[in-house]
Amino acid sequence: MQKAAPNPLRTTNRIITADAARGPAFLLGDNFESSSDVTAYGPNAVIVRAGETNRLAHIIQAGWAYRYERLDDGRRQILNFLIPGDIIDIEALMFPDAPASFSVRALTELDVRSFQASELRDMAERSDVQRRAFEEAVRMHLRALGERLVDIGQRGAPGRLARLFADLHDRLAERALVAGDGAFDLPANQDHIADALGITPVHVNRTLRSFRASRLIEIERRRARILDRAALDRVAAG
Amino acid sequence: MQKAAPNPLRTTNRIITADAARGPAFLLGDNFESSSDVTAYGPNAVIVRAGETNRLAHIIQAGWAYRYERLDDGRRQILNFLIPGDIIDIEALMFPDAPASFSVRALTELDVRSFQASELRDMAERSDVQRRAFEEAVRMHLRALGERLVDIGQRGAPGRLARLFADLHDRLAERALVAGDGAFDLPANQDHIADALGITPVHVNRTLRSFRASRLIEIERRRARILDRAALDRVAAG
DNA sequence: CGCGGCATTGACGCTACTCAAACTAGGTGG
DNA sequence: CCACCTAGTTTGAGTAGCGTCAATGCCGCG
Repeated sequence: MQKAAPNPLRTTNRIITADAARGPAFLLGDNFESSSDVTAYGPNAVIVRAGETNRLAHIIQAGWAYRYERLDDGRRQILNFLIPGDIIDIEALMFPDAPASFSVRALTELDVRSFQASELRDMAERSDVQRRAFEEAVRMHLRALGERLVDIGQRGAPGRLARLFADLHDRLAERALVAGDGAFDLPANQDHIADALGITPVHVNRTLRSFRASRLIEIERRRARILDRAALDRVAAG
Repeated sequence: MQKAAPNPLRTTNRIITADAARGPAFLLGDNFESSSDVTAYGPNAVIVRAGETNRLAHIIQAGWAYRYERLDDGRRQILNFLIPGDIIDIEALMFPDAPASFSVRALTELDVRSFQASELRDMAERSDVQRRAFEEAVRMHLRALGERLVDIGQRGAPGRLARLFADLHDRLAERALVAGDGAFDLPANQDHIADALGITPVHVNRTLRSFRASRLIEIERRRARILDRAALDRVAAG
């Protein structure tokens, strides 16, 4: 369902037009021009490895990543997708000395801004605004996990997919990453989506096809568009 | 699958023999004899209501509770079970001003010790030991959510059940709530288990029956015992 | 005794999984 | 420019797991 690629980590320091970095992490992202470091990863690069302790915190400037856990037999559960503006390793921020519970990989070309976790923490203690931004991010992470749990626990395949699309759309919209016609990038392939929702890739395909047939959404070439949001939400509720 | 009962909240201040309160919250629980307040709730009482802001934090002294989310059509997802020593509203602790994302109900007669969230927070800032205990609890909560997500996403009914039993057993053992013969209280009924694992009560029943038939576990009268842990773990892995 | 909550069981149907193959588009080397 | 390769999507046929509906049994309690 995915094969281990040689870690294509290429560390440059190219300048990013950071228009994309909005959202809860925005505040954090802006005050660190000096001490921060922009790094580029290739698709599939491992940013965080479960079990290891890392004292860096990364905020996505451009590209997608995903947080996941892997079972012994190779199965993988994607906990959530990370988009520009997201803090990659909230865990490392909250608990600088504790090993990461989950791994994170780049889904696309990925530009991240990295900080010393401790530095960011200190900062949060001093500035109320910064602290709020940080707490908000943690809160959102918790909420997202819980809601995904509800989705997978209580909804069938159509519901899960509908929810995923609605959620991605809304999160991207918050960060001004949805085009005027409602289209947005969707670099995740059907295998990723399957592993995120706990269904098989084949079944993802069939369900998505039925969505397209009923003109709920459009997907082509790593780009998606919601055609009928009301109907989509109705499917999500079911 | 569950009907709303009139909130049977009865607030007494009876003294608790707090032998049961171990685990991450243990440290927190011990230094508050003065300002803390022990309250008893009846089964099914609502401790935290999603959407409301509460500035109290509760630690379970005795009994079980569960954190859950409810959908419009009545479906319910139980996020996790809370046992003696657990902090009920980690959220309120982390974000005293934010509304709760999830609700919490008592599963059994429940004795909780409650604090002002702010007070506990201040305390954590001053004492390093306290802070560690608190962070550990939050970390565990995150981990638990993630692992449950993996279970529901990747495993079938037998795997989910096996994992749940193993997990409950281990958590209870940490808090010295497992008897010498390996038996422990299991106040959750098959409906609760079903809603926690994302399967139907009927199917929970059948699967549990098969477990008993193959002598993996024993359950009778709200009490459970793991008979063959190795085999259980093997099922869990599958 | 009768009621309510819970566990158990059976029959049946549907959702989603498995296995396997065909097809498509982009990418590479000759 | 074409042949080929790879990653990804699409499709089909058959099946297993789990859900639904509905009935029965069990036990503690008023």
